[in-house]
Amino acid sequence: MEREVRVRFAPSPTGPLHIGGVRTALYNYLLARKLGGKMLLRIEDTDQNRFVPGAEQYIMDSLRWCGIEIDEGPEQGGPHAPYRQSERKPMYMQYAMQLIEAGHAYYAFDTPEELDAMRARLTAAKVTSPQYNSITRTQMRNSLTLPEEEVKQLLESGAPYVIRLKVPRKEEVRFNDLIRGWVVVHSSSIDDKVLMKSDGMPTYHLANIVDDHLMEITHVIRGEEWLPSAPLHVLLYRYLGWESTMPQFAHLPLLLKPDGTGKLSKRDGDRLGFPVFPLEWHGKDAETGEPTVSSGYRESGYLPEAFINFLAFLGWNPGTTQEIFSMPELIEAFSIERVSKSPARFDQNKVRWYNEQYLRAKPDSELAQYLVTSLHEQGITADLPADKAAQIAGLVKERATFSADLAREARLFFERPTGYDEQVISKKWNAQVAAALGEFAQELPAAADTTPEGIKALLTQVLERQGIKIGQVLQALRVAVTGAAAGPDLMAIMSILGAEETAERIQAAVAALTPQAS
RNA sequence: GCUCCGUUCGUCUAGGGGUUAGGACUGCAGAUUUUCAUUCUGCCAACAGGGGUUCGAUUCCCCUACGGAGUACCA
Repeated sequence: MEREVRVRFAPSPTGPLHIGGVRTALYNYLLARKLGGKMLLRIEDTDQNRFVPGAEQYIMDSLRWCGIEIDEGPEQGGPHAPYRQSERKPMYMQYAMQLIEAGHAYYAFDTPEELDAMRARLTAAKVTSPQYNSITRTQMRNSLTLPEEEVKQLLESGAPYVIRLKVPRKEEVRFNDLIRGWVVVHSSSIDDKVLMKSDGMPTYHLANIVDDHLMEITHVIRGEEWLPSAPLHVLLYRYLGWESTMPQFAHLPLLLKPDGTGKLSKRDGDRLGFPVFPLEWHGKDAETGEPTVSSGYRESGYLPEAFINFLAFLGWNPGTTQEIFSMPELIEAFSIERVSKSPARFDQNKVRWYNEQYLRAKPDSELAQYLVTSLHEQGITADLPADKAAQIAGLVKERATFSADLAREARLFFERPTGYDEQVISKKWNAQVAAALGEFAQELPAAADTTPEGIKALLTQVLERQGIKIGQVLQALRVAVTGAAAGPDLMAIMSILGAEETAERIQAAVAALTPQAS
């Protein structure tokens, strides 16, 4: 029988999740849904020193905002609960003991100082890789070198110890990565990794393998930073006797900083001037303890669908020219084999473009809600009927990248001009224009047809009478009505504003500008 | 240093032994628009270098260079 596909996203709650992490979660989710499997969230909080309050909640909130649904996890529970490693602490020791009994692990009593001394000694001796391994362990204080009696005594006396994996001296370790193909590493380059720490907590390596096995994970999709330790994990599966159900590995290429070099890190956020986090994060400066705020995609006005679409394409593509994919379409098209091997740099322009595309594709009625919300945020609380909001949203959406732009573009409907564009005034405003506009303003309130077309017809009529071409006054009229030299279609603006309001604005402009216009 | 991974336009990428090396973003130019924006059209722009293998290599192999990751009782 085929095993049910089960994948997991396993972040450690040391801070906000950055976009690289979101992409890892996304690919896991896409694969799970594509193959009709389950998506788990497991919190890897075995390092008590790096625990950050609120980070776990942040991770779950972020995934929810992105539309990545979790089937089993700390919030939703599941057959393999608990899903936090700190709560699973009692489960790990027995597996470490199993390894010791089988001769694949051992106790080590070396103090941090002794370890430092060992590394310093090896470095001084120009050893190419100064590590705790099959050679050096013979000179350290562990259950392989100490007499059995002494080991027993140390353990009974409560002396601090760790449990290390006994990596074989000469052996090729290989595995078939779904993205990179066969990866071969010689065991001599792997060190005797700590499995259980002296505080009784497992390290990542042990906890990860034990939990993936217990939770019946079939595919491990994670960042490339894990590639060098993957052979170690293979060894653990083997020694624990779980090799036949070992998950398949897929190591994702890294996300690089848009500038310079190196992988994108949490710290790059504000330095780069655009968000690296899905949601805004309120943290503390590591050194000063001062509160800090890191901006998020959500707060910057990005639509989650756009953000996800963009992220999915950073390192993966469907092989067609289609660029816009909804989540269901991504699920349908996704395959792990089409994930690229090389790292990707973040492109600010492309995310913006995606957001524009999604914003414009939204129906006006939905955009209207964004509009009202961001108007409120900008302090404009005027009563706005739904149909009018939709009308305005439809008019300004072509000019917007973010939902907040909707409100910025719509301000002119709620605020009369507080000044007039000087360049246009000096070039286009004169007594003749003022007179024509004044007449237009007088006739407007009585107009029968206040559609954009109707207004244009009226304006044309007035101008013909005055003997002026429309091109001579339109700029001036725009400034009179909106104050600005550029904006959405003028006739549509006047139509939405209504005849009365438009007329009053024109009259105010004529009054304000005429004295200086002669 | 050592181990592992990678390298196609500025960026994201398609492709693959014989192609005018394709698309998208950006940029530039033009058209439309009373304006800005939108939209449309066009243009600029790439196989890291050197050796093989081959009739032929950007594609396969090797080396070099460059980039990245890992090298903790962090994940």
